Amino acid sequence: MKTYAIIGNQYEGLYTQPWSKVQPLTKTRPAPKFKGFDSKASAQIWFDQEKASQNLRHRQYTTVYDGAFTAEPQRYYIFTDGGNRNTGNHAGGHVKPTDKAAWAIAIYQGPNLTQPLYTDSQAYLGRTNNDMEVQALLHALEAAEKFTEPFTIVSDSKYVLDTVTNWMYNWQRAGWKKASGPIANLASWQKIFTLVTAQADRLAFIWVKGHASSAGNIMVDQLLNTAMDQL
RNA sequence: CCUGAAGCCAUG
DNA sequence: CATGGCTTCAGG
Repeated sequence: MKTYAIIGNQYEGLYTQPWSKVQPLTKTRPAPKFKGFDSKASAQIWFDQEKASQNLRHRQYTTVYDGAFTAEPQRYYIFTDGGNRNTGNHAGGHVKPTDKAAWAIAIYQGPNLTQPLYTDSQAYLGRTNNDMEVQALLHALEAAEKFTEPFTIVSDSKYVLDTVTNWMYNWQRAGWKKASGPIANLASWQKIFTLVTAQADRLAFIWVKGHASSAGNIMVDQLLNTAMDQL
């Protein structure tokens, strides 16, 4: 019997009604995955496999475009940021050994994210911006080992957030290989994998738009810039 | 190779 | 405000 499977919205399940009845159930936000099958059995197999891989897929992050989110009381919020000054960039150019780079973190406790409890930063020469974003995450996770409260990592880097929440699990399952080319900043990601899997039960992630009125994001941006100034 | 996303810079 | 390059990734 012709069967349609829907996964990922409020209508998740198997349907044997005609497509004209099922199609409206797929037009939702967020968009679901859906597929048609010739038998209910094959639909069930696909559904179970998708569901299993969905369970294996790890936590997502919430996105915040206006910089404002409600902070839970007693929860810790660690803002992270990284940057470099790629002076005199030109076509075909790369990060020079003399380019300054830095990462910074700032730890707050909810619900009032006004005064950081702790800040840290470090400047280097000749490192990439993304390397610094990853370093910031790594140091945030290491700092979190010093307390036991639940905590949230706040970053403005999709590269960092997509990797901690999704890609690094795929890379790890594949023996630390990705679709094409070598994995950048591999050693850092392997350390982060260990730290995140150990603390997963009290860890969440938020993405904020860079420089968009988030006090914590602006704070770490200033911290890493003064770190570069002092280098 | 192309598409997409985010970040980081430089110059005017 | 605008143009242009580099760091990273996934998917087609």
